[in-house]
Amino acid sequence: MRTDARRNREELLRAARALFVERGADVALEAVAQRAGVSIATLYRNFPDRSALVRAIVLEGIGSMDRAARRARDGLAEDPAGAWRTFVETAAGLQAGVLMPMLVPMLPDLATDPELRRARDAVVDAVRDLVAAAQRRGQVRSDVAADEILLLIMAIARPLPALPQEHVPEFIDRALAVAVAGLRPGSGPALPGRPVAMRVPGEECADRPGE
Amino acid sequence: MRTDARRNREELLRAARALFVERGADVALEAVAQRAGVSIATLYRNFPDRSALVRAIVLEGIGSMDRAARRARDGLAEDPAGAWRTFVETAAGLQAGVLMPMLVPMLPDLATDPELRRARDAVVDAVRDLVAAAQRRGQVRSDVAADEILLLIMAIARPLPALPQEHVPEFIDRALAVAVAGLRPGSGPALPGRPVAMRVPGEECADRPGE
Amino acid sequence: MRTDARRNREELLRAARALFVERGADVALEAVAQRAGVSIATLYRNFPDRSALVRAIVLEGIGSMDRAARRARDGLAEDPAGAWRTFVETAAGLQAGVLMPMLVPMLPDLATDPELRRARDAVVDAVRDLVAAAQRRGQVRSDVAADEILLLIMAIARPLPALPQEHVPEFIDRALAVAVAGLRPGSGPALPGRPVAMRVPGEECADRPGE
Amino acid sequence: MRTDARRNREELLRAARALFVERGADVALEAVAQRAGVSIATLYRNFPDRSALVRAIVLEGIGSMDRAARRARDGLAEDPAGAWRTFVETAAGLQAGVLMPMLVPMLPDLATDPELRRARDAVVDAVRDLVAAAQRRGQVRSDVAADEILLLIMAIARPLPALPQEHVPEFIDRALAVAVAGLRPGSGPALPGRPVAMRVPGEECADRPGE
DNA sequence: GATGAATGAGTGTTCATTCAT
DNA sequence: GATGAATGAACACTCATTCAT
Repeated sequence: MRTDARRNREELLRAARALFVERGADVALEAVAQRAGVSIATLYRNFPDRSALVRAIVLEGIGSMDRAARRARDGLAEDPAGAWRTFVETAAGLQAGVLMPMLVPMLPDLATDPELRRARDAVVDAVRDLVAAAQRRGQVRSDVAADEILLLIMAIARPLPALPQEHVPEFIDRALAVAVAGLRPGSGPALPGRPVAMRVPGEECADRPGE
Repeated sequence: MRTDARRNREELLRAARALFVERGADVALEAVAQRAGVSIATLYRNFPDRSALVRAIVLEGIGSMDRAARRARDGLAEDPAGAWRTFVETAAGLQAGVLMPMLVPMLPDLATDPELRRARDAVVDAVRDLVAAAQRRGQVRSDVAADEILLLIMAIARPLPALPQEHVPEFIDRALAVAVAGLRPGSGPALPGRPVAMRVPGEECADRPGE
Repeated sequence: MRTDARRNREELLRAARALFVERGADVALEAVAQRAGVSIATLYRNFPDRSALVRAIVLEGIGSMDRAARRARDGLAEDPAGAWRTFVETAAGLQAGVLMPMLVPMLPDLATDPELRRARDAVVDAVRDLVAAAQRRGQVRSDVAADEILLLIMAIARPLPALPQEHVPEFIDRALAVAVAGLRPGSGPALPGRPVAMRVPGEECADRPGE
Repeated sequence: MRTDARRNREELLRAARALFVERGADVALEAVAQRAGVSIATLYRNFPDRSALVRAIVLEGIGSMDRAARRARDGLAEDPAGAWRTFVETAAGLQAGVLMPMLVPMLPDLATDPELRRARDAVVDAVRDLVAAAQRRGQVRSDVAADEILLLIMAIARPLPALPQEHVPEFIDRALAVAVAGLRPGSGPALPGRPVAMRVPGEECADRPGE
């Protein structure tokens, strides 16, 4: 029975991740359960709340992104261009990476979640480390901040309704190549304005009144 | 009272545009009405349908984008870099331009609307013209398609939940600068794969089943 | 101006009568105004209330039925069968006759209306007179009450959704012929039970709770 | 809990049938749910649509009418008058039989439903058989069509607002007795015009524009 | 542990009625 | 006197969530 239960949980996560990406974060939970092949009540047994489901997905995604950043930083010494490029692609490929910023601010309850907080701080640190190293190695222009790179990756990797599903991966590849080129030192004039930072969940949630 | 009515209509459009951008095209219409300072029934008097509201916004946006593309093409002779950069920024600044592809495929009723169809074809042609001219003038690498540039602009200009509202314009400026740099000829290795085209509304709507 | 106003009132009544018959007594008042070629506000100037509109139609119909009953009674001496048959057909032809029972119980406010009360009493008396005379003349079996005859006519003349519009008059003619035949003295065994009376508006309205 | 659910479904059907008869097919579904003692959402769980509810009632009713017609035809040999009279009364007593023609043309979705179509064709055939047999046995005049008899029964059995609820059964009995008498061979002069047919659902729905 | 069923609260949409011009 | 516009309240339908089995 333990095995079945674990399988259910996995299926639910997989289904939720896919549907969140495909149809946005407000899919009917019933649709998630159906895609996972279980009843809606089973979903609720595993995740007492929509929040809980989102939380699990976000944690997973943060973990993967964290590992990718550390791996890339360690690889920079041997193959700077390759390691950097690989990181960008891996980050974009992580649906969870895409989902994280989409989902986190949506859920005020999660803002105070200490585990989430810790994981988030870790991944942000890891990416900052990596970007700093990449800048030292000449892969990345120095007037851009780590957060901005993450934001750009996420902007590109998020699904655009105008883009047919079957072309999504190809478009993401090509757009990321443009971004990586534009992020090279000397690829253009200095960026306007000052670096921008991501929202820290739990702080500025009040600026979306009525939501 | 004719004046008041027109003001209401304007307010409704403004509110809808803002909310569609901020929260996606499925905001509660009640929220739109509230933001415009009128009752929900007044919204329905002006726009008999959610479709009608979206349609009005999309048409507006398509028109603005069309004008921007024509203006830019005419300006390329005098100041290639400036005209191109201005177009990119104007396009990104047009929330409506951003909304067009976001909204059109979302509403099957609009797919067959002939006026919308015509306006869309016109803007796509105008942008293709512009991009071809910009490529001849050396502003844009030649292995990228016009559609992809629009998609990239849209990806960047769409609000990311992880980005605090007050930093949105600054981030968009900076990310676009990166994109424009990456789009320069010679800014990096050839793009992988083949150019990607936008969805033509009314054709592939079936690939988002259940939505 | 007085002329225009009167014309508006007439048009409104005509439109309301037609639409009540065609689509039931709960048509949108806006549809009535539109059919009459005036604005909804004009309808409300003429009839402060849905009740007022119904009241006017009912009064008109009652008057016509009253005249038909008196005319028939006076004609019985000369041509009993013809006068009786003509009354039945005239009553069925009066949309007002059809509408009266449909509309009256629907409007508790009208129950206490003295003018309506008076008109109603008059028409009931006239029909009772007529039926009594017809029974004396051998046109109508004696175990049936005047109210029942009115009810039967109304039941037959009311539009049945299953009957295509274009066959309505023919069906009514044929069904009334069956009814007239069945109402002849000696056409069949005695009727079961005891005669039934129509609802007197304002008395038993409480038996349709929740409406 | 399977038991409770079935009970709910039954209650919903019972409530809907009663309310459709009493107040027409456009009652608030909320009222149906309330009468059945369940929440509106439960109604929707059982019947995804107003159509589905109507469909269930209509199918039930068609089935009962079909059985009554077959039984009556088989009984004609032994007791022609009794079997015929019993059929007429049973048909009138079947609120569902009454509802069938009332409801079907009202819902375009149902017009093309094949199961409904088949059931309808079956009952119409059965009634035509029965009427033909009754005409051969001398119970029914030969210048009337089966459809017209059904229409007449329905016209009589539908509730008239002018008739107090408690007198409805008695009135129906008496009016049907009049009708049966009028339908006897030789009960009166030939019917005017030509026989009329019921609307075949799905064909002439267009003649009620705007409804 | 898993399920089908039930529900309260929300959203889209319509309509009777009122008001400012 | 006539109108277009505005509104509150109703109704259809959906969904997150809870409960009894």
